[in-house]
This record gives sequence, structure tokens and C-alpha cells, in this order.
Amino acid sequence: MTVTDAAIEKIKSMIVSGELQPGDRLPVEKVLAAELGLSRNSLREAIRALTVLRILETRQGAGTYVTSLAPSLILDAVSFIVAFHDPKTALEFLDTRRVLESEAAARSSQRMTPEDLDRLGMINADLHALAAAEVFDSEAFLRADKQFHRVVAESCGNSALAALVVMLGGQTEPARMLRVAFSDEVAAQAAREHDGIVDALRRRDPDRARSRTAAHILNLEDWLERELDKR
Amino acid sequence: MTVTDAAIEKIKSMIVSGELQPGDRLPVEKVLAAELGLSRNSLREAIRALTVLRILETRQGAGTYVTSLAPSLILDAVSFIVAFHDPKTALEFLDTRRVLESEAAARSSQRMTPEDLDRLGMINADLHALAAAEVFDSEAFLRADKQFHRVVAESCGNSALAALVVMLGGQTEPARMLRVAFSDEVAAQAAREHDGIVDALRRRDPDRARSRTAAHILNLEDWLERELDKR
DNA sequence: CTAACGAGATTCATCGGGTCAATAGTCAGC
DNA sequence: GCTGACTATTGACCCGATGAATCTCGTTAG
Repeated sequence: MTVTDAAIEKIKSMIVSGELQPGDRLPVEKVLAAELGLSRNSLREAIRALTVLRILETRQGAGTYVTSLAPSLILDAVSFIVAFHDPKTALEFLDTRRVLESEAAARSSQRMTPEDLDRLGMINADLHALAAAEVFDSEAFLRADKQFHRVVAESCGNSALAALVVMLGGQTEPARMLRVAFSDEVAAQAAREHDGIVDALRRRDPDRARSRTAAHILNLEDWLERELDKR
Repeated sequence: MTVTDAAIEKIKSMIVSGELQPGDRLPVEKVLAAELGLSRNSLREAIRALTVLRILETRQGAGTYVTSLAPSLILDAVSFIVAFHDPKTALEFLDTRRVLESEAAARSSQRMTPEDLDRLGMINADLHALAAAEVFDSEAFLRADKQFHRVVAESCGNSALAALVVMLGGQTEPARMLRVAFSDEVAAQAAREHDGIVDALRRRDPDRARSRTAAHILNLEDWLERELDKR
């Protein structure tokens, strides 16, 4: 256990115990270093580690603060981690995402407002347009697609579940591969499947929403598997 | 964007691009710092950040290495993050865990070997014994309980799913609270529910495994909710 | 010839000192 | 009362040095 690790644990326990609340400001580096009994450099390593985990936030000239610790914020750090995985692992993540997102869709079907549904419809209209465009912009399509899934997930009423879905739908390494292999035909098919999901959500039918979402992601899994076999 | 953040991105891209493979050794700090054009201290902050994310591993005197990047390793870092949440958020995590673990149990029912099942039976026999002991050791019970759920999850055939389940069953803050409030009666009830899960797994019946697991965790959720209301 | 040993080189861990840049708080001027 | 310049605060970043853990490799005992 290095002194930096000890400092991380110390700061962590100060937060978990409530000694430091979200939004609180930490003592200045020099003082905190003295309190914890280590050098400023080593303390900075600890602070940096907690910063990339979105637990602390530093602003030059202003100070270091505890973040809101919202699940979405924290799990955002996880999507950073997920990006390191190989394509085979990506299939497992996608498989897991299917489990979570179909459940989230079922729950969202009971909770989405007409405004949410309209917004979702507009996003998918964009997706149809992007898929039918003269020159297919896979980059833009995947960005909007992510947006679609995010809206569905975030209406489910459980922010931890939503954050996990968004995280698993994030930038995995094969997602970059997708960009080159993703065709306008696959995109058009995906947009049509989205229509089915939106319809299920409008009907407020959890079973339909669940099944349609599961099938949609399953198709994505199959496509990815085929792409991986090609190489 | 600070120079350290830039270094993190640079190292990340080196791994994602395959320039650095799992197990590879990084250049020594002094050299790498020169290559990336920053001081050793700043580079060390970047390395430390990737170390707490379990992406790099440093050994004094030996060097800095890229980890295996196994999902379990990576998601292990997540359980560290999850520990920061308040009890209310813990309910959401438990809710999410129910979704994942019931699915994992259903899958495991099709895959567990007789040896796995025997092992599970033994673990639960221990749990029964612990719950019936003269002086109830909640610490030991929860440790064995975690073990039980881990064995079920890890047989599901998807290591990412398994890792997520284990992570969500891990050290959340209320888990510490559990230790004081957890009674031998609640423990005995949990062990009986485990019997039902083991039975379903032995029957190789995914639906029973799914339902029994979901109900088990649901009971845990209810219990936690009641405990939270008390305060 | 093999295995245990040990000196030296390598590498990360930690420290103290310092400069620079961004922010916030203060106070004069209108 | 409001604006803007000045100043103190604070994190960002750098350099150089020492200590501790590990590895390398030649040496020696069996």
C-alpha cells in the first residue's frame, strides 16, 4: 500500500462517512498534504485518480470539490473503462446490454410523457433521413442512434439502470469498427426496428417494448458477430 | 485539457489501437515522459489514474504493465466507484441487480455442472448453519452469501454479465449498514430462499431459477427499504 | 554442472522546492 | 449601484534528488 493509495482511501472514507459532502471543497493541496502526512506530489496523484473517477473535480485557481456523486456521473467513468475491450468482449457487453435495455424499455413504456414520445419520434425521423441520404454518414447516424437509446433508457425511472445501459451502449472499441462497416442498409433496418419500439412505447405496452427492444439488439449482435467472422 | 489528461488519452489510444497489448511493459517513466512531452510528475498522475482503473499495473523496481483487461478486472474498479453512493441509490443498484442476476441464474441453470451444484449446496448448507448458530456472525454470513451469488453468476457464460452482477452485489455503502441491522431471522429466510434457487438450478429449469432469484432479491429490496424507513 | 548467493543496475515511490496560469475577492472610479 | 483593474489564492506543471523494491548476472559452493 503506497502513501498515495492510503490518501485515496482516506479521502474516500471522508466522503463515504459524510465528513465531506457533495459540493464541499477540500482543503488546499498544501494543507491537505500536511494533514494526511505526504508530499504535495503524491497527494496530487490521489486527487487525480479520484478526478478521473468523477468523484472529485478540480478547478485551477478555485479549488477541489466533491462532485454530486450522481450515478450517471459516476458510471460515466465506467464507459471510459469499457472502451478498452476487444471485439469478443464487446459481444458480451452487447448481450448484457440487451438484458438491461429491454427491461428499461418495458419500464419506460409506463412512464414516458407525450413530449418524450414526440422527441423520440423526431430522433427516429432523423435516423430514417440519415439512412436514406445520398451519402451515408455513419458517424452522424450512430450518434443519433445513441441518442435514441439514451432517451428510452433515461425514462425508466431508475437512474442506475439507465446509466448502465448508456454505459454499455457507449464507445466500445468495435463501435469504431462499426463506423466503417456500417452500411446504409443496416441503418435503414435499424430505423425501422426503432419504429416498432416507438409504437410499443406509444401503446404503453411493456411486453411489446421489451420484445421489440430485445429483438433490435439481438439483430445488432448478429450483425456484429458476422462482421467479426469476416476478419 | 491538462497535459496529464492528454497523457491519459495518449496511453489509452496506444492500448485501444493495439500498440500496447495486455501484458506489455510501458517505457520507463523518464523515457515515456520525454516521448509524451511532459514532466515525470505529471506522467505519474496519468499512470496512477489508469492504475486505479485497473488498466495499468505498476510494480516498484519492475516496471509498469498493461493488465489483462479482463472484464472482471475492469468492473472490479467499478465496485470501488459504486461504494460512494447513498442508501437511496443503493436501492436502485439492487433493483438493477435483480434484473441482471435473475437472467444470469436462468442461463446458469442450463450450464452448471454437478460439481458446481454440489459446491453451491455446500455453501448454502454453511449459510443455514451460520444462521442457526448460537451467536449470529453477520459478517461471516454476508461473506458466504456473496460467495453463493458469485458462483451462480459466474456460471452464466457471459463474463461481463457475471462481473456486473458481482459488482452490484459488492460493497455498497448500505452493505455496511446491513451488517449491523442484519438479523439471524432474515439470514435464515435468505438461506431458505437459496434452497429454492438451488432446486431450480438442479432441475435445470430457467424459468424457476429466474423467478426464484428475482423474488429473493425483491425480498432483500423490501427489507432494505424498511430499514431505510426506520431511520 | 547446478543452484544458491550477492553486488550492482534498473525502476518505481516519494519528497521538497519552485514557476506559471486561472480564478475569485477586493476596492477604486464612474 | 455597477464596472473593471488589481491582488491574493489555488491548482497545473516542472526540475532534481533520495529511498526502496526488483531484476540481472557473475560468482561460488555443493
